[in-house]
Amino acid sequence: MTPASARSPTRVHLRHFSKSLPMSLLRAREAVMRHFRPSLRRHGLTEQQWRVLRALATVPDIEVAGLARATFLLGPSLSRILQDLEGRGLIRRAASPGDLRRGVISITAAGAALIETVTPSSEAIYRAITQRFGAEKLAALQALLRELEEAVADLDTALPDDEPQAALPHAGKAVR
Amino acid sequence: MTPASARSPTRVHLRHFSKSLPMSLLRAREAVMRHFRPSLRRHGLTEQQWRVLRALATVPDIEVAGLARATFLLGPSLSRILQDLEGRGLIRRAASPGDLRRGVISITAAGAALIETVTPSSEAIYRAITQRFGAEKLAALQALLRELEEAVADLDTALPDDEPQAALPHAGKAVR
DNA sequence: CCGTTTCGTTTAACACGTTAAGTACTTAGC
DNA sequence: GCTAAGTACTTAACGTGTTAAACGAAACGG
Repeated sequence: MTPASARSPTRVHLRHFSKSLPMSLLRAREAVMRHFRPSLRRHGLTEQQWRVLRALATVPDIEVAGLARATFLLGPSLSRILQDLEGRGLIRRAASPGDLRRGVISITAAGAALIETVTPSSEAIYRAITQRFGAEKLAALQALLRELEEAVADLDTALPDDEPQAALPHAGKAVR
Repeated sequence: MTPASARSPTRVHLRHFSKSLPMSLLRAREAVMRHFRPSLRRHGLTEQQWRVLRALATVPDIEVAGLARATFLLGPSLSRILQDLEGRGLIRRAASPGDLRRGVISITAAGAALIETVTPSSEAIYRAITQRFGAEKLAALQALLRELEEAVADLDTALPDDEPQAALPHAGKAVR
């Protein structure tokens, strides 16, 4: 576990920038997810596929758009995931009668069974984390995160979108 | 902005599971990053490329492994990013004399110039977020995040790794 | 020395994140 | 009804996340 580059003297601060808010959130999330991934992986599921299955387990069925919001996945990602899960027989899809554009997703018996297989270890990990960190601190953290979310959402209305800067074709060789 | 699926009655709870800690962290981070991405994108940079450049700006040079830790990127991702940035002339790489395995990375004048171009808007956004959310709350949040990170890191030693479960070849059609 | 092991980094493979464009269906206007 | 606009979802393209394997260079053991 000892870091491999404890020799070059060129590591003066670098620390200060890993304290930025996005980095802190990323690190914390990664530290948590590190514990869940192995268990999911043993059952052939990614974190996002697991989110989809869990969301589906709470309702009889749901449209794709609603599922995207519930799982916090973007449309394209969800589209790929649903194809995969459908191919494995874990979910089922049907067209909404009355609006053939809408797809209605529901979990299959196999999907529900998989959830029951994975849930125990998943919840055990969550309990261990809660206990280690403290239930009150966890609640406080969740509250702060929610407040942060709302605060920065309001920024959308405060600033126009980003900055007053004309849409100049940027000089570099591009993002796409 | 009005959600598109306010019609199907199948949206009973679903809420409860978006309150899980990983989801909260993900949502909060995404809410913050949403404000930074457009600015970076206009300059032809992704969030991760920006992390690399910023880290390089704080030291004369650094080895790849050290840079990976500083930017919280995994080796493979960093490897790809460095190839890209080198191709654009924003960074420079050399082999470490005395150990040819190690690559030593440093920023170029062009890279430094790009940083100076992007930094103002980036810091303006950060200031706006700080002001909106409150500096004290921000500090409290950062502290909690750090504690969480440490708490769950300790879990590694508490539990063996995950679970007492033999390495059975999992039945599904696999993750890979 | 020479084979083996270890180390630092890169490649490979597959899944997701992100943006833009496409497709199929529906609705509104005329 | 026929077209134009909008809506729900999918495809496409490219970059990153994640794991495993490959590769070259260094350290070690005999």
